[in-house]
Amino acid sequence: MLSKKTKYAIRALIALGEQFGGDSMNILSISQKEKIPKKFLEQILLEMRNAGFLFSKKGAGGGYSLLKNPDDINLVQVMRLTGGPIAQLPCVSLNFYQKCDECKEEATCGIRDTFMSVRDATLKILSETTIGDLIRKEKSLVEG
Amino acid sequence: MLSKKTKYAIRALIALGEQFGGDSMNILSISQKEKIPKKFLEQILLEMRNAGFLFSKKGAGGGYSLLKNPDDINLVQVMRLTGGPIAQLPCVSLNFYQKCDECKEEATCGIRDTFMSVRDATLKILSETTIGDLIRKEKSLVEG
DNA sequence: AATAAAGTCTACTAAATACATAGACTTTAT
DNA sequence: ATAAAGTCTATGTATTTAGTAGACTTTATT
Repeated sequence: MLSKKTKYAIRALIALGEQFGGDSMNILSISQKEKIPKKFLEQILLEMRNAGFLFSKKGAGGGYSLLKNPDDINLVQVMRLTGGPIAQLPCVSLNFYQKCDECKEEATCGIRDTFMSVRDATLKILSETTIGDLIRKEKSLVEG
Repeated sequence: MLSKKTKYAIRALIALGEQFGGDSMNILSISQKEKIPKKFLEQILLEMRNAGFLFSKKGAGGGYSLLKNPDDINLVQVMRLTGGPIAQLPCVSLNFYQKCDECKEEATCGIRDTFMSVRDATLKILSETTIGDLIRKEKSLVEG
């Protein structure tokens, strides 16, 4: 399951992406536009800022803006940052590997193979989808 | 993430599938062979029995056996039974649909589209993989 | 200089879910 | 009669996820 945190992160990036090159947005505006609890969003934005995705400015008139082009941020990056592993099995995760503790012998586990394929298929789709794509997609869906 | 419950269910089906057409297995044997907590496994087997996958016999000499051919049980069936949705977003699940509660307008959500594709790719792989496939895969991995 | 608007940071709490255990009950072979 | 096995429901525990609180810092404006 995609966590709410990750969904919120993606939605916030969409909101900021729509303003890319223009004005910054403050936390309150984003939280209202995307219906995200403000204090929770605060943490998420901070995390993305610390990871180098966002620029922030304190003080009156401050706010957040996107540092990268929305077309250069894909969903794999966002998910890894806020939600952890993309793989459905820890023993198959590229960035968050962990041995399955009930696994007798990893090399002979048939479940692993299958979930490697699932991981690869998922990774392909998510790495090919950018925040820019989502913005354009939503625009076209709204316009019909 | 694949829950332990679902992993246990798959492993139990593999163990039973290896005996398909032959002797039944009791809970203790399965739990020892697959390193699954016995009481937890009990519940899982019961669930699969009630869903028509397994045959059980009480009393001395009793145990469980597979009702279906291992080649006719795929991972989608198992996951839906023990683990719930395959989709990573509730609003995209075929069998466990739920509205995302922070979603303003489902029809214009760009995230949905992407996760429909992920769901479809996952579904394809998991529906094409059977317990029989896993048994053969493991046999070939053991033999090298 | 004072004030208010904004982000920063850490800690805490609450709710949900996942994992597991307990125990009394039923059935069946010996 | 007994022991071996599955059945069923309830309960407990640990982890994770989601959300809240509050004190602190920075900056624009007056």
